[in-house]
Amino acid sequence: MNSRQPASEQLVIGGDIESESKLRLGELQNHLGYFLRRLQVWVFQDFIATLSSANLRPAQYSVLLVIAANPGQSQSAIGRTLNIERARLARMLHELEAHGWISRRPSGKDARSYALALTAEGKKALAKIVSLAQEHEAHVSEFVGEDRRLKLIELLRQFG
Amino acid sequence: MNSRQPASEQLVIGGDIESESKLRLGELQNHLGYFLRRLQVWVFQDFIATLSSANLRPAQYSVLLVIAANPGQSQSAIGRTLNIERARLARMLHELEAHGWISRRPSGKDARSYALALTAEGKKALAKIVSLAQEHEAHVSEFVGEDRRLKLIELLRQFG
DNA sequence: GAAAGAATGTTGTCATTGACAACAATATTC
DNA sequence: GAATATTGTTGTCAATGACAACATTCTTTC
Repeated sequence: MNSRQPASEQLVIGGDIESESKLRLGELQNHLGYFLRRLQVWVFQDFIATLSSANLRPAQYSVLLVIAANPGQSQSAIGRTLNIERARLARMLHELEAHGWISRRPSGKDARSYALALTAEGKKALAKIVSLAQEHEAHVSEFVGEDRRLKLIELLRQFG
Repeated sequence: MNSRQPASEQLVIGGDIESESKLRLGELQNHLGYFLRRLQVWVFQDFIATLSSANLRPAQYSVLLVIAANPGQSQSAIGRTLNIERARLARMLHELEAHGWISRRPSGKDARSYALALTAEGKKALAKIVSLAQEHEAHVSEFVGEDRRLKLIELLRQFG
């Protein structure tokens, strides 16, 4: 897709800040949702670009991390945590399993559900993925400013 | 106040709608994108629900507002401002035109483009829509806290 | 001022996503 | 034990983002 560019031009990825004249936003200025969405799109696009070699989307990344932090849990528990609908999560997990990154063993306690965990291969892959994700987060810090990034996380963390 | 609990033992992060047990987030805690996305989804869902009687999605709302604030502008100018791809915007505008809310008259200056504006009917509809959107924003304020909402807008406004 | 290139708006198509319904198997509740 | 709920699965639909191709109309370059 879009090949890598020098760092100085990378800001154009999602936000496109100063390139051309933008119009007045009117009432939109008063809506938190608009600003949230705007930055979120930029961040996700950078995530996808930075992790393009791993071919991993943000939702998949979040699932891998939550499985890693909570081995043995069921699909429904993962879905509840990340607000992913169970049908969608089922399909996503099938992909991750096909990649050889997660295992789904029958749960001892509930015969309907599986105990999810990373495979050895999954852990190895995740190590590289996390390092790419940290690189992405450094881009975010560069774009937003580290102080502002921390303030935002603190403000946003508090509601689930 | 950020040290409510040890870094590793982070459990229930505030109630979503039904506070079921949620798992640990692991590395995800360090990613601004995750938190941005989480709140943005909540906000957009409330927007859609609150404006369900108008049957208007956030993107359409933003287009109406920017047209209202900049009458006579072209599709490409609107799209540039809101980061909406021109193919997608074209289809959206056809819908809004079919609703009778916007007019597209040939631009005097450039025969390729249209001068967009709200119709009288569109302005009337927008008045009601804006009042619903303010109701939505009040929900956001209630959920997030008005102080935090203002802080967030101020922090987020600066890039875009 | 003609040719080459860029921009505008349009339509077609594809992949991803979110939402919801139906289903089989198993748990839970009464 | 019967009714009900939950878990995971598959099917389907609508909305979205992305991209390519196209006709029309500027704009640039020579």
